[in-house]
Amino acid sequence: MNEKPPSKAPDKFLKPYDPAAVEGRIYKLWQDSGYFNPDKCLEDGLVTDMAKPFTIIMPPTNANGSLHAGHGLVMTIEDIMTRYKRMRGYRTLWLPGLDHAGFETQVVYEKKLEKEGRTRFEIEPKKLYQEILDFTLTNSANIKEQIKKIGASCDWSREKFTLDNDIVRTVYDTFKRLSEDGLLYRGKRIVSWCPKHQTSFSDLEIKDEERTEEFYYLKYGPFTIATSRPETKFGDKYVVMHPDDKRYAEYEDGQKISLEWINGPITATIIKDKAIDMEFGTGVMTITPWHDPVDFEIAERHHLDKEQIIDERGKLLPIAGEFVGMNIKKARPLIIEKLKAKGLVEKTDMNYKHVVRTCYKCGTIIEPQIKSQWFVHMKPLADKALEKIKSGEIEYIPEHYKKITTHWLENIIDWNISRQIVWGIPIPAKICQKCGEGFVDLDDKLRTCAKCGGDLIKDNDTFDTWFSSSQWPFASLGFPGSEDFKTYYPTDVMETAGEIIFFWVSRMIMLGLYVTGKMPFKTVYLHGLVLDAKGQKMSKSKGNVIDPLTLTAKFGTDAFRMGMVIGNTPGTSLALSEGKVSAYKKFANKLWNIARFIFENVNDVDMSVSYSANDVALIDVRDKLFKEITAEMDEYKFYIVAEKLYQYAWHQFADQILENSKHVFQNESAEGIASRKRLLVETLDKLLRALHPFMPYITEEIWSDMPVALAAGKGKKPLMVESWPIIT
RNA sequence: GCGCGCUUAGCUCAGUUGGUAGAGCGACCCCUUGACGUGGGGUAGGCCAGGGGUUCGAGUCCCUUAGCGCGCACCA
Repeated sequence: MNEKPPSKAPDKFLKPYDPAAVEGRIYKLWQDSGYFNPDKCLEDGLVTDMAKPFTIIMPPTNANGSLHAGHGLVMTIEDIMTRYKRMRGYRTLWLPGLDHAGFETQVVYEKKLEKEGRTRFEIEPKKLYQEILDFTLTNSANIKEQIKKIGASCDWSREKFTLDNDIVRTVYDTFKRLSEDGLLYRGKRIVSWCPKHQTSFSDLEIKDEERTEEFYYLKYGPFTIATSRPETKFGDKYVVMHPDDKRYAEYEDGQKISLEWINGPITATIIKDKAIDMEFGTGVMTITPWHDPVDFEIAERHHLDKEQIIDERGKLLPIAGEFVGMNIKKARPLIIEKLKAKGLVEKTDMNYKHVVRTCYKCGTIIEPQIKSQWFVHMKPLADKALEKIKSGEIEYIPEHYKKITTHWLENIIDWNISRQIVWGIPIPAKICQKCGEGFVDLDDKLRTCAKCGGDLIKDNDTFDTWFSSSQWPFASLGFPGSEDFKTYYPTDVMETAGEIIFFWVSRMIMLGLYVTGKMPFKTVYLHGLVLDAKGQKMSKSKGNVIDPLTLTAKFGTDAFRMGMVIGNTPGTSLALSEGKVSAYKKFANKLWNIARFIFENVNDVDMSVSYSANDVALIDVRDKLFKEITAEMDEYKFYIVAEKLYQYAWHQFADQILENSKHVFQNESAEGIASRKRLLVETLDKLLRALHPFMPYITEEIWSDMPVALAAGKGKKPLMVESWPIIT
């Protein structure tokens, strides 16, 4: 037996692939090259100024958060898109951003305050804002490092934060423009109020919960009314029924009746309104306009009085008489007790199932309240968006999100954009102390109310964080005047979670169209949830949260990325397990050893030799594959491409071609050997290129270790900016 | 109630414009220590949820039933 010849592969190839020894160094190499920035690519002649731009705006990440599996997915998919397009010669920009995440962050900070024995209500707003800002900025370095860890090739020189001055300015301009166009109004309207968080919400921030509760049938004069909320009934002085209801034909609209109620005799007025469902309950109800949206609408229609019964903290007001100051939850049974004593409770249904609206964050029952808030009149914006969507100006992946979106847009309601929290962009407006009217005032000029002459004070509310983030695609690019905006807008792909199709994506479309006149992006790519190995939603309380950084540390980032993309079709959720990721670590090692085999066995190569008949057949198979995957990359079918490359590299290239090469090198003619060497080197070259968007670290590492004799003038620039294996 | 999906091998899922069912993981069997912290070869036979229809032909189009999931709107 001959002794093994000395290896020509670098020593590190004698050991398994070690991601920890590679990733930090490679990311630095990329960053130092400057090629995450398309301007630098242009400057160095890697793309021409004729090159088409390709732009992705990263969904701004919560600056205060840490990377979870969902982020891992975003970063992986967007990086694949970005690296692919960069290799295809596009002027590629992936713009990273951080989000102040208004309410979310404030809630986190409130918990911190709570631990310190403080509450936000005792801190002066400006000081509180500064505290949260410091807190957020301190933590933001963390999330950025984590994004880098996933290998994100985004242009950090263009990083934006949602509270940057220029962003805020853009948001203000939009606010003003909405006002000028009559699309903004300040209205005393019923809003969804969280008694714990002391702020209003949009309809999207409310979670419905089905509950079984008591349903009381109460005697209200000659009528019986049904309610699940007796604690709101103190002020009820209108009794409503359907105008066509024969049972109550004897009563007339506007008729007054006297009756005994919770705290004594009252006079009630009869109202006839078609909003009443004759089939439900007794077909009669009393209304509480201040605390119920339907009742509010009825009161508006008939110009009825509205009285507040429950305060902002969920406690009863003086109208409740002896129950004043009492928490509504506590008051309910006591009120029923009193009603029973007065003989006003006819019956109680103990198994009444209905839906209660709760705060998505704390689960507290939402207490509707009438408040003066800023609303955006959405119908015109939605109509414009619908027109463009229906005419096919935007592509949805998966396609059915288009239907979901149009359905939502067709039924859109006005958007409450003011929040009673300090952590956010202050609303640039003044409020009249006398009449409550609001005025947009960007430059702090207004002093007196144009309507009633009263004094104006600063509006203390902030914008719903989604109002500013809905402007992100153009705001982050420096709308309106910047070169970047001209070059990169409209952007190409908006890749984000299907969960926020309404919150964010649809609103970006509406505001993008409204402000710039153009669709903010050409394609919407929506991914699903990342679930645990058993297919369950990850949650802290269940303790099944998988930390992406634990996985990257254990198996390497490339393996993690493969685990994220393979088997992950758009819009469907992905079950993530250690086993899956570990399988791709093996694959990384396989690639490593493919390289080692070639480096050890091919000392030199002549890239101009003709191929043997046998190798031509192998090349046909290979090149057919590359043609297929290129088409699939263009269709965003990354899950297929990754799997095909895995399959080819392992079971074709390694199992068949490399194994067979051992015989070729021993038994065939010099021509045959030369042909095979060329095949090996060329295929490795193509494979590294094709795998690079998926597994950037190991491919870059192998690329940089390619022996000079095989590199043929390559290797001067990073693989990251080399070309995709075929040009179609 | 309205809307949107899903139901394919034990598990996770692919199946593009309709043409005699695929991958990964797992399982099982055999082999192997000079590219590989193992690897190679092989096996496993799923009425493509049920029913109906269109078609020469349907997992792939249409209708329908059932189960599951999600979204929206809600009746006091």
